[in-house]
Amino acid sequence: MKTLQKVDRKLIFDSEGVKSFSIRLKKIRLREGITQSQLAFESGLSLSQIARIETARINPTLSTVFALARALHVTLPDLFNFELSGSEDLIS
Amino acid sequence: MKTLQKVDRKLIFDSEGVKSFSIRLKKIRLREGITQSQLAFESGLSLSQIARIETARINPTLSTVFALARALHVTLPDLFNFELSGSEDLIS
DNA sequence: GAACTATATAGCACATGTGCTATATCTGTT
DNA sequence: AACAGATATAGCACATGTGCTATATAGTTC
Repeated sequence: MKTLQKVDRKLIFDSEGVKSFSIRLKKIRLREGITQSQLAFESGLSLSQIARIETARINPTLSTVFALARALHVTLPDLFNFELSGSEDLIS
Repeated sequence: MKTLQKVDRKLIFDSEGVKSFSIRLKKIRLREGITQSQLAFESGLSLSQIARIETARINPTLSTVFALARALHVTLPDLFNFELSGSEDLIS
């Protein structure tokens, strides 16, 4: 019988970046003065998902991020207004 | 025997937003004057993934987007410098 | 048109994002 | 302490993102 083996594929999980995003998101949510529960309702996302994002446990998709931006009444450039580590050499 | 049924969960795939992102990405890549293949190499992503993103077939994750931003030497606010439909009521 | 490069498709396997539900922990407030 | 609201965890099922490989379809140059 054949031995099944898992190929090692290099998946990228940018924990640094995801962490930065989570901080930015929380800051904006608090600025708006709403709870995770309200944000979940407004964005159509589940409450568990909001919590997972704010605790940087997952790597959300663009669609999810867009839903958050709309619910928070913030533009994308504003939502992404933070430094991405490893890109310090950018002409700000 | 029990009949298996799939629960209908509302998953969001923001095809409008994903499309906008794909256009923005392609524009920046061409501005940089590099091929999809080069971008794949620089970002550490697979070539197929780059193509799928530029043709808006998938809904990339934040980590993927961050890798692209770094490879393209662009800031996040710049990469996300486009209008998100359904957010026209934002104070630009 | 042949050869070559760039881009797009396709299919598979695996990893993981997401919704849902439930429970746990934290944070005041009375 | 007890209660209540807010946040964090957990586990499951399902959908899908991703890497990899191969092939197909432009586009370009000779």
